[in-house]
Amino acid sequence: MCYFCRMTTSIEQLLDNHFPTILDTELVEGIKEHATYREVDEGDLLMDIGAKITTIPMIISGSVKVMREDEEGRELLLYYLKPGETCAMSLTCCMAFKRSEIRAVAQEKVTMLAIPVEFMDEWMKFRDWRSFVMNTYRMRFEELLESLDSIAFHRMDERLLKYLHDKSNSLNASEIQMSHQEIAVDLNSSREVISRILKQMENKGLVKLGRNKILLLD
DNA sequence: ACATTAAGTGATT
DNA sequence: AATCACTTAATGT
Repeated sequence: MCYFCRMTTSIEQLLDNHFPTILDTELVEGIKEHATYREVDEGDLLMDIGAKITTIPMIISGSVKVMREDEEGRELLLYYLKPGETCAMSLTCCMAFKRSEIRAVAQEKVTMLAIPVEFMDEWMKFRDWRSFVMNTYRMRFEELLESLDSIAFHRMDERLLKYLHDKSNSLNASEIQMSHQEIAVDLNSSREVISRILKQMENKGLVKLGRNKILLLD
């Protein structure tokens, strides 16, 4: 079987399986022609702050941690990218011809389609592409409003619970292998606060705690 | 058995 | 909620 045939059929299948809203045949043809399939390992840096954005990812499998950095160089977790998603921050940056404002690291093995940025503008003529892009914006914006509420009202317990759900969701596992310290860094909090809230959650029967692991109960 | 690291606790701001 | 100082528990060598 020829390499080319295998690739084109598989890209169609990948779109079908993970991006079911992208149906327009002309658009699918465009993706088949210009997207490249990429695989990266856990811990690999996909994008760094200040780097020039050349492609936009469409995640097929695995998950990607997307972070921002503040003036003092502290990292701030923005969100996780999961299969069927694309990166809202990359989209905004490439539309404005800005360099990347985010850092993206694979938190497990990731497969994806990389779309060259020059098609972002061009493909806006496709209804399916427009709604795909707008939907990723809308979802991130709603998320942003939610976390704004949590922070404004000092709801660390809410933030932590959401963090654990997001994490388990993005890894497809109910057991999270992290220390309280690592979680505290992601939430810009302190280890003691995380430990205390986790203990409360354990007493309420929401989680089961172990050294370096948290089992999320339903 | 000992050192290291994670987690728990109380007091203070 | 964050930070400090200190204790206790788990784990690696």
